[in-house]
Amino acid sequence: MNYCYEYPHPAVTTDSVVFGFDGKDLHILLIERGADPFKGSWALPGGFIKMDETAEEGARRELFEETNVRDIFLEQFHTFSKVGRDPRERVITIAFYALVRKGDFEVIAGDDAARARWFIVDELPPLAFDHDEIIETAKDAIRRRLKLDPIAFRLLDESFSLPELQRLYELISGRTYDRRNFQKKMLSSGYLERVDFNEEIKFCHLSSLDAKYLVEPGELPKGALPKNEKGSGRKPHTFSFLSKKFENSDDKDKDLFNP
Amino acid sequence: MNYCYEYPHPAVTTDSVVFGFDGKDLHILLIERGADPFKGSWALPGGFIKMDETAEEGARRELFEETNVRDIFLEQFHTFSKVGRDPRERVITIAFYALVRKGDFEVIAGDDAARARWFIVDELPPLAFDHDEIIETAKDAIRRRLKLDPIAFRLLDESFSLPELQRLYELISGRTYDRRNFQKKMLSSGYLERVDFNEEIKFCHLSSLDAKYLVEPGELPKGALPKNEKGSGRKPHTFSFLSKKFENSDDKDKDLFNP
DNA sequence: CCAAAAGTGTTTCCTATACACCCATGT
DNA sequence: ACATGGGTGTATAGGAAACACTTTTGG
Repeated sequence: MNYCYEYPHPAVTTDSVVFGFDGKDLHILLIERGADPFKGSWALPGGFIKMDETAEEGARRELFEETNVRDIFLEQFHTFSKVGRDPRERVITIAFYALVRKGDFEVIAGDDAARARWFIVDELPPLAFDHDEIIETAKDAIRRRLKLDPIAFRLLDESFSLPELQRLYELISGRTYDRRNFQKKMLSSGYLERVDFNEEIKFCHLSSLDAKYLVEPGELPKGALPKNEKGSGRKPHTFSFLSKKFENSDDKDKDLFNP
Repeated sequence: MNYCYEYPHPAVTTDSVVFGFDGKDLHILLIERGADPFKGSWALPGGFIKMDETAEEGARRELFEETNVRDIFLEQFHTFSKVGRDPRERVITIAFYALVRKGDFEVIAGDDAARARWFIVDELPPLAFDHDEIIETAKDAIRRRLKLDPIAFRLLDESFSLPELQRLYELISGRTYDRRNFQKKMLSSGYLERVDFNEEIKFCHLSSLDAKYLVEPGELPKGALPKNEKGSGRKPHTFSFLSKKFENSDDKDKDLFNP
């Protein structure tokens, strides 16, 4: 007990709600706690902040230590300060959400996480502390944020299909959209570029171009050729988001999709 | 130094950015610090959180102790955790914004505030700590929030004129609106009710109603008969916001004014 | 050939925007 | 009378919503 203060101090932790999308479902990254309290329960990755790091740095560090996930978009959304949140002592938690492409990471449990894995957002196990409340607040936060910014693209591969994008919007916003109107609005925003590798390959084949112009199988960006789930249906076209064009534009405070 | 921990703990404080509107200008409530560090500097009201209160309770308590302002709408918007924010020790600050009618309060400096008074938002004095950054972040937060919720009404008297409302929207959003289009959109929302006391009194007068139906001077709600600033111009009509109708409606996630 | 999913275009309606004149008030 | 500020309506254009059929693919 070497750290003494004139007045009582709460402990300060960070927790991260990492949302991951795989083209089909929205997931949240959880760890199984390897130590008491709530040993054996699933929980959000996070932990005590160090004295020489900001909250965001702490959240990044803990996330990497516990789950091997790093270099991601992280955004603070709320600080939880209810008395009695943690049975050990007064703990105040600064919470972040992250939006990632699920396939980009190899999740490895580390530090005092016994396990770490993705759960589909509405199939979560019972959670430690008030982490269910933190997750609900995070879902509200990204839903609200989605109305103002094109954050959905952080959850998608570099190339993606419009049905994928629409499904993601519907999962986050909790409503449905008309396919045609959705596509029209998205395409008319001017920030989507068609990158149809299907067509490229067909073109190369038909015109008998030199083999050096053909795309190597390994070079295909993930998601460029999405496989259909149930063995049927037409192949969708693929697009990428022109993030540079968006950032250099003054449309940043215009809604991209807010129907 | 009676409070000892196994690991170092940061101190946790709250700060409140209280916005007040008087029908003409947007103000922020500041205190002059009566103790070091930054003794004599102007700063946001706030202070150390107690171990048995939530952050919001702490913010309310400090605000009342230091400025005599209480019973207000308070909303957490960001937590500031940069290392070195406070020269004394590691301090993490949970920040809130509040929206009030400036005239509703008698501001009295208390606790360790030497003085307390309102400043027009873009005529602020130099501030202690990183409070300028906190205020900028608060302004961003209410600007963003205004796009999704009718929070402006928390800054207005129970009855107000459309020019007042428009001026407030313009001050917060940092842009201008066409008067006619603004009024049309606001009125078509269905959440404004005309409460024109000018007309009421005229009606009573003309129809010679019994004196008991006449409104006593002292009973007139503040702002019901706004005085024009420079001694000229037509008297505006006054309205009130039907907050109950709004809350019972499902329009809550629809934009009220987001042009 | 059938089922499942994706592509595509048109019409209607509503909302956003732009715009100008008259009216009430106080000096 | 005049200056200041507030009230009001209309016309146009652009975006949102509603809506059905065809094409591709895998089984």
